[in-house]
Amino acid sequence: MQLASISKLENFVDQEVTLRGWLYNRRGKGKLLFLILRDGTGHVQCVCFRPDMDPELFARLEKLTYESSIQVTGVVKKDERSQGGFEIGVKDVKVVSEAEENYPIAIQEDTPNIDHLLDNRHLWIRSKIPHATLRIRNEVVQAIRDFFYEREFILVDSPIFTPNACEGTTNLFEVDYFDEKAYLTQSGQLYNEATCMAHGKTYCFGPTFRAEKSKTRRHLTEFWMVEPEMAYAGLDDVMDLCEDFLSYVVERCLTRARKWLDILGRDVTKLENVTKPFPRISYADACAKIIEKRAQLLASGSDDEKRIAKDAMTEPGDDFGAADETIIGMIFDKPTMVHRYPKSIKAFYMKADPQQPEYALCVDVIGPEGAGELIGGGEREDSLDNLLAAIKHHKLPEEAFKWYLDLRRYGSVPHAGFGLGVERTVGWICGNPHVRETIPFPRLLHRLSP
RNA sequence: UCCUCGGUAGCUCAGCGGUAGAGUAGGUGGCUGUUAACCACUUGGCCGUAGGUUCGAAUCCUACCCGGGGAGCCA
Repeated sequence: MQLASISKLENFVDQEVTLRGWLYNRRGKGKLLFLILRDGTGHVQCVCFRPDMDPELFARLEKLTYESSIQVTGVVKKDERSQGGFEIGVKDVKVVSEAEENYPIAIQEDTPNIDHLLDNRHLWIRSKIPHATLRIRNEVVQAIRDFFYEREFILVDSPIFTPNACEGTTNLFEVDYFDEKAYLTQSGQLYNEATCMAHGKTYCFGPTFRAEKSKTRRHLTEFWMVEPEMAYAGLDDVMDLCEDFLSYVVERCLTRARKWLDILGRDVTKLENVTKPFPRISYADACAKIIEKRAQLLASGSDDEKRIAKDAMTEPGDDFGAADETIIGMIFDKPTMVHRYPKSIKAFYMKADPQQPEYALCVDVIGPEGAGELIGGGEREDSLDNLLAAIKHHKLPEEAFKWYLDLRRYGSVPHAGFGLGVERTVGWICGNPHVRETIPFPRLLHRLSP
């Protein structure tokens, strides 16, 4: 018995192989029976011809339920009539486990009921679109690790249980830690600042938690973030890294995961366009462009565009909302690096621009096609005195930051880094606006299971 | 928390005061090249929950429950 996988059938033409998988679909045509088998690596049509087979087995296969696990033995044939170009001339089928009737997920391309699909996420991930999406996630994650490994960043993961709010801004999940209060991490950044002083260039890569009651297509309560941090680096170094990093990840998906992009129906020309350099624009200039575009959309845009424009900013000062990011995405067709936001709207550890102290040395990378904010980062405050003042100004408990302040006491250097949201990145690359489909088992405001 | 849309067959939906419908899945039969196969017949329902209006409610009203989309906040 020669085992094979569906993705490698071209190596077995005219040979007898055994495939192990699940029945995805079934079509009968008189003495012919077509079984569509999936094995995790792909789908293939297996052709059963009644006169050539055991009558009892043929009769059983004609009624075999969807998702029954089966082991198919037959000869690999090149055949243009078959999707994928290959099919199996079936000699024998072993039914490993016959599935129950009423498999909850229908094979249809109609508008799905997302609630039902998410309730059955444990089964839905078998279907083609979610399956391909998770293959893209796999490629993105592998590309991230390879990118940082090749550039000699050291993976030093940060803790998930933390004693206090890192930035004091967002709502955290509170857990009981042996009669002490602990919180699930919302960012590994402060710890990265410590590890990069030990290793030079580090990154952490793990889950992150936000207890915000956000109910939008861009939010999860549990999501994955990759956060690099570099000692002896500034804002420009971070922007260079963002460019190198995002273009590398996209390129990897194009070269090594194109099959899955095709299944998703992704317009790859949009991704092929993601090459260095990316536009770099200051917050102040970006605001001016948004306000200008807003007026133009209100005057002569479509109804959809008018609706977006209405929500966009009318004067600089605030952080960007969803509409502002969408408009940035309309103006530029590449990920766009918006730098130097007002210091007042950014976290306490952001360093002020010496040239214009009311702005921070920070950057957000806003993805095209409505992907939203993919990256947030910047240069960190490295002066002990300034940091103490910022902690006081933000009314944060100084005691909790004692170890963090030590980093400025013992060999402080300019340093910078960023955080990238993995699900938003995967969603953008897949052309799927909803982050909930880019993680195997999404955790959402109203969803904790399966 | 706010705005908005929705809950009818296993699944996707129509019906919007007068006997509960279609497609698909399931069942029975037919077909040697199907691609979401097709053709014929067929099983399948506490119309989200609780009140109310009415001779009569899936349909109208009220409350509640559950969810989707969006806002704020953020990656």
